[in-house]
Amino acid sequence: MNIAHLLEGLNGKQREAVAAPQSNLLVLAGAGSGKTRVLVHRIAYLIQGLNVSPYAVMAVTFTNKAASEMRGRVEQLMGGQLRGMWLGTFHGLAHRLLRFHHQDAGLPENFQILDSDDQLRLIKRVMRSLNLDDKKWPPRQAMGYINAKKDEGLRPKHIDPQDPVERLWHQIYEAYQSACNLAGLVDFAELLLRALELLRDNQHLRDHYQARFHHVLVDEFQDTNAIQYAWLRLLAGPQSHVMIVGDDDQSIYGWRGARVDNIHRFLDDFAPAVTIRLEQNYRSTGTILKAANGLIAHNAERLGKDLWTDGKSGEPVSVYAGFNEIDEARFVVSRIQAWVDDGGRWSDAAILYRNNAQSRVLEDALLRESIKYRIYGGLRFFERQEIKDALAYLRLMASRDDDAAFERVVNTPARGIGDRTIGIVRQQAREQGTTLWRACRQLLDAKVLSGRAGNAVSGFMTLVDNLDEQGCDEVLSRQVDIAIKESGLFAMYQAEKGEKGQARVENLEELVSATQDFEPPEGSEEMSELNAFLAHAALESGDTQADEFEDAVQMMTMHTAKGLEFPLVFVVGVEEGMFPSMQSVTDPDRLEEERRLCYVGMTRAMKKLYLCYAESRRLYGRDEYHTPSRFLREIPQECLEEVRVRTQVTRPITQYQKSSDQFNETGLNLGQRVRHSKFGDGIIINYEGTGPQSRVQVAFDEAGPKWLVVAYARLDVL
DNA sequence: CCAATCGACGTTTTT
DNA sequence: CGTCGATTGG
Repeated sequence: MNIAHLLEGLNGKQREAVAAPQSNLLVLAGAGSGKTRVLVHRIAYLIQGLNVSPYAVMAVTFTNKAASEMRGRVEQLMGGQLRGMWLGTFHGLAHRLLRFHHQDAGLPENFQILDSDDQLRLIKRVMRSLNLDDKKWPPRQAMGYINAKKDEGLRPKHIDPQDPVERLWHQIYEAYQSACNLAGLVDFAELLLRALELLRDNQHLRDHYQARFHHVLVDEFQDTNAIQYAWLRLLAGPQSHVMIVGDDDQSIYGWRGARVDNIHRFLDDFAPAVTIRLEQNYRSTGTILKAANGLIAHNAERLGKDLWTDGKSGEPVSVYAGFNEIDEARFVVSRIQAWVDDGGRWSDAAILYRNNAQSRVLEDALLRESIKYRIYGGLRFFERQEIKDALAYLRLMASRDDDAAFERVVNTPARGIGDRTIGIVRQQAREQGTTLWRACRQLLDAKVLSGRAGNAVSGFMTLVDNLDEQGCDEVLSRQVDIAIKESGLFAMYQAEKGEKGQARVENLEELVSATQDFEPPEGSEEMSELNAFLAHAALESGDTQADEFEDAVQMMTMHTAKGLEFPLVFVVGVEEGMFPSMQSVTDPDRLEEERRLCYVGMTRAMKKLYLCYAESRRLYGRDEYHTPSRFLREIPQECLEEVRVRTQVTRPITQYQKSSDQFNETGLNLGQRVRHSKFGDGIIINYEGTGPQSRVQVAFDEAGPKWLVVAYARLDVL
């Protein structure tokens, strides 16, 4: 393996980036321009070409998926020589720092991580203890406030509340943080903030890491927020070289605190920095790129970049105007069907939408044709109720002071510790400034809790102690098995009736097997296997579901689709008010972000792209009439082709839904073409009601969509 | 302790 | 129109 080999198969710009001199580097990498390839090859180049020690390299990503893909590809390229290299997500690496230096960070050795669900529960509890009405003060908003402040690097003491309302949020922030500190709990934003403070306040640590990491590489840099940026600045020392890879045109997380202008700031703060643009696209046809370029050119705030390809220009981008969302869905399905009839695979096709609610109609349409599909997003493995219950027991085994875990399972399964008893415990904890577990102990010792309640509480404590004692000599999976069995969780879910209970039991069983396969990551040697697993569960909540490799149509939001590619892509709901979304049309910055989102959606397509919209859409129980999205007008019109073909009649609806006999006898069905004496020809796109009152919605070729009462309107079947 | 019912609400999501 | 959450009654 030599340098030449590492540079083979890269284009000029990619090579320039991979073999760039050791300076700070900004790689502006357009969609499909091979940015991961560049990152991976750069790492290999540093280590194998320039003999940089892997210990001196840190590579940061946003998602676990990106991190593991990168790790896999680097290992493949270099044959697994990356021991000692730090490669992970911002949160994962921050966690690692905090574990190593928990003392300097002011954390107990066995501190636990709160996911957003845990965090919200804890905030609710804190608010209740402050006697706040959650109607008037939504806990979610409190969470938003707290996380936003942490993401800006602000502690309660740094904040001067400007008005009574903010004073309240501020007070909640303070109380919540004390509760976390007391119980040894760290939320996601806290991981980053603590790690930042750790480096900021400990010169010897800062010096150590700055001297260690000669090379810092950051993926998806446009998504960094204020604290992540500050973190990088602290970590990169005077001799460090920082390479950031990103695309300002694909910045779609501004609403979550991401700051595109970190790219601009980088050029100042890390000057002198070299900028390299990767503009050759290997993914899409020329026409798709031209359309996407034309759209994104409407954004004012850009670093400027134009994707090109030396491939074929391909088919035009097709625009379909559905009469309503049902028609839109049916069109999409019919085109996917045609793709497969032509020899394509179901999984070649992706349907992308702006919000999750849009998936429903599409699912219906796919279901009708018995087409398999996979929806991305939703509850993930470690977020499921039964799994979180089990994890709470494990967390208590690891840390008795974990109040969040305590609250979750103290009475799950029911063991006679009701609201009253827990109330007494909470009060004691508050008065003594201690954790719930310790408060229980105090109350039992003082015999304040006695009788039935006292027995129940001491029974619970003995249970947890026993789990810990029994488990400590066992392997992890055995510990988990003991915990779910002896706590009664398993039996509780077994007793639950229906498929739901069945599925939960299966999930618990899967948790045991997941722990069998669990391998503590590099850098967690100091931790117990249990703690390492708990961190893994919190930081990496697992995939949505298992059927990943099935040949199925892929459905997801455009946010979720970032980084993926598909031969055949449908972007649906391209209407004013949907996309751009209603709430973004008034704000120029948000509108630009929507446009970037559209750009991201379009550039997922390799061969064929469809943009669809519906003239009418049932939204919140009303029929809304939207105009086509402005984005459609912004795309160079020569790239577009309007589809006029009406969707095909599918199988009769009666096979799937109950509908009146009357309706069927008329021969009217969705998709049926009909003739009306006054309005002319049209297609049935919707129906409602039964019997004599049943109505159908017909989209007339000339007169547009109309609702007609079947009994009165004389409709001839064509 | 569970179920039925009422009411509020209604982007995007990772860690 | 749905969903989710909370409340209330059995």
